[in-house]
Amino acid sequence: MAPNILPRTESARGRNREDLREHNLSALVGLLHKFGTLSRAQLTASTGLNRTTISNLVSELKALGLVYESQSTGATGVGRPSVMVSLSTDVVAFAVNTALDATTVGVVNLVGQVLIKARRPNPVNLTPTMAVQIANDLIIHMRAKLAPGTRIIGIGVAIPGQVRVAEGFVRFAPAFKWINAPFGPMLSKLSNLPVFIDNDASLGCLAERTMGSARKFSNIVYFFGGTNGVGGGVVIDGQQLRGASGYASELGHIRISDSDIGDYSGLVGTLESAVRRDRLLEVLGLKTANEDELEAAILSTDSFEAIAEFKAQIDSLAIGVANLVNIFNPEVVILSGFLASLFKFDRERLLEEFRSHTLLASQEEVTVIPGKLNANLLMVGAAELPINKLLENPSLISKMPLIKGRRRL
Amino acid sequence: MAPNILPRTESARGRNREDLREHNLSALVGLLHKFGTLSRAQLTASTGLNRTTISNLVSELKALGLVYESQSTGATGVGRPSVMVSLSTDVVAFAVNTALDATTVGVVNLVGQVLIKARRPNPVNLTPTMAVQIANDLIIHMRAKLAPGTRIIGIGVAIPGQVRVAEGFVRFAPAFKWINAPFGPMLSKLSNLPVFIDNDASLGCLAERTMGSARKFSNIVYFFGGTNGVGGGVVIDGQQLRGASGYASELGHIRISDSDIGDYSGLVGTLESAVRRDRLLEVLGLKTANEDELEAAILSTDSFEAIAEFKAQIDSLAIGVANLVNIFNPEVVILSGFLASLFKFDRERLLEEFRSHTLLASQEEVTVIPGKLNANLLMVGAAELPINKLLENPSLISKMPLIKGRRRL
DNA sequence: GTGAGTTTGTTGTTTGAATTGACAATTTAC
DNA sequence: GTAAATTGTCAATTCAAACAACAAACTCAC
Repeated sequence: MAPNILPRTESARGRNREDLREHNLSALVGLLHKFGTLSRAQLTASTGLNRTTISNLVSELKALGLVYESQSTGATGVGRPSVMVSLSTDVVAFAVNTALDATTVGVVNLVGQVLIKARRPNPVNLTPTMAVQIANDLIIHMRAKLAPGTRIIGIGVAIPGQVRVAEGFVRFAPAFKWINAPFGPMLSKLSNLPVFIDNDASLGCLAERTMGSARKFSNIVYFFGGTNGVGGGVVIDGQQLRGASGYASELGHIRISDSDIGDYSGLVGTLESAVRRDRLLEVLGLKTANEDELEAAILSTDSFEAIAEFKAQIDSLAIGVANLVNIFNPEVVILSGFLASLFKFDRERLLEEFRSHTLLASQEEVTVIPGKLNANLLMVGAAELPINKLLENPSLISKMPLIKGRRRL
Repeated sequence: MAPNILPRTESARGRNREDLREHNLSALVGLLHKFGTLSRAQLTASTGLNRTTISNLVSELKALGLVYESQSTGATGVGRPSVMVSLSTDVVAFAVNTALDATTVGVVNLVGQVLIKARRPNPVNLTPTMAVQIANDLIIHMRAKLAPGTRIIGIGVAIPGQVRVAEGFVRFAPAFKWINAPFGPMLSKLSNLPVFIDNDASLGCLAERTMGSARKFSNIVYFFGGTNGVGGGVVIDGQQLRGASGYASELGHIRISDSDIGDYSGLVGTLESAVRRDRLLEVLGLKTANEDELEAAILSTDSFEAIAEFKAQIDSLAIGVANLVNIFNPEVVILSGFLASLFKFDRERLLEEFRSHTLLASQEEVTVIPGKLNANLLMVGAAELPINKLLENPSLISKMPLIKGRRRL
């Protein structure tokens, strides 16, 4: 009988020797990505593999151009000093952030350094086709500037909206009024590179986890407050929460009160409807402000009306934080964007309110901290998408495009 | 130099040939546990491994006593019929449910059948020591009834409270007023068996996933309404959500309104404070009722007061469901216990309310359904704990206690 | 009923990733 | 300067999975 079709899920997949090799290569690259330069001895200890095996694996990664070795510097203790292994700095990803006002594109290497960055204002009524073209133009421009020998592993895109991650579709982006835009496939066709897209707030979370405040944690709840509302991201045991279709972690849209004030998506009584940047600008008498200006204004005002508004928003935010702590029992909660500014305005108030709405057990082991990354947040986050893909499958790199020409020394 | 200590996380661990073998054995047992009897050909197709390898792996599992083979029955199509492989029925786990009124213990085999079950009423003011002793007494009793040749793989315990899963501690159980009770270690010492404990609602979720309504899904949000309040469980990509310490998925304690009515843990405005079984009994004029009686009363009453209360509770429940759909983007939401009865009372009302509080994208692919398992819910769920442990590491079984004696045929 | 075609199980052989053991290289400690 | 400790490398070994070839057991067409 032809066997009945059974779902061939990842966990049910059998593994062979090649998978074994790939996993071990991946483990090494993952460690290097997370901790930076490590000695071969450290790699041996962390993986639990044999010295010989590490030697072998590192040789393969060197041949792939993913890592290089260097002599250990300084005193290292008794015994022969171990060779240091570092990730190559000329393997890069393009990071794209299509926001309401402008498109930003950057070149980010495996270590998380933003090598180049450029920004171009968007026209009003931006269509998906236009957005893709603008991004591709910037990418072509930057590609010409890359040094010979550079490998490009793909494009990561941050979109303010709900994204069907697997298909690269933008399901709904209220800021642009896009519905079902095949952003990923379009950009992939134009650029001839693999494209990965995700929600901007989720990528902010990823960035804080890789390079920012959440570096040491693997259970994270992240809130981001920006001009387009409140979004979030969640990391569970080191894995990003995406949900069945990729729409998960819409933390701004949880309902926390009986109020009938609507948010940017038209839902009422939600966190996003109660904690809003435009109200802050209003009570502060500002028309526009960047993050730093807004924070300075919040921390320096003595208007009673403004302070009352801050307190109200802090209380609402505290309920949102409490709900997610009850649900996820994370190690850390990160407040980013203007939420960090509110938190800095009255830390104690937020924590107290938060504590009164959580179960004792979950609250006692969680830390609430502000985000750390600012300007390059979304560049680093978006680049993580192709980087993570490569980390899962390091040997894929040999098929990625290479900038040709005589390599400078 | 002695290498700096780096966190030796699971994903950074290198794998060797033994891990490979263990993974493949685990994949086979996992498939059998999920889908029941399968042919060797189906196992070959599902795992992607070679025929020869499957043959080899199945032989090893047979030698371990975990599976048996049988001839295929009935027409199977063209070609040589494939040998059927089934999980052994005499590998069992004990399941314990320590509830407020009584302790229930069952013997559950790998297939999820409850072979024996016994219940003993609890004294008032049950202490952890007493609870452990009662459970152990029942276990000793049942152990004597097991057929020779039976393997015992451990004990799973369902506790109404917050549990520190890794250490087997009950952090806080309001029903018993326990704080920091080392239930797991105590029972393990008495019974000389490995003990795994978890929150009862989480285990309900696990049971529905393995044997009930959620069988085909791997992204699940589960709500359970019982006499002790509202709890829940979440499954993400097939993995149960536990959080950093094991307290996650306290879905009853999310705040959904400005109300200052408290719940069983003293938190105000929460889902549990608005959706409550005692209020239902009150408006129905009942003192006590089991699940079936309560459901019958709900579906048959024509008291206006009762119906108004049902509607109010349904509306609150809908907000809770909406919040979690926004956060998790699951494939399915399961309502269990009296929440299922409320749902059955007015399906449309709940769905409509729910839709008005969720983002379009997340709502369009989710199904809301009532739970399926009743009487044996927690037995099956609790048994899953040691079973899952075994599934991860099938060769551990050779070290598990075996009931001695002449085996009947 | 018979033979062609299909699918599955089995046996012996091959492959290749990790390990083992032995030894050389390089450092610190005394 | 020598001993102890740690790391890198090479040849040989191990063993889980794959491969190739063949046998076994079924369906279908005639």
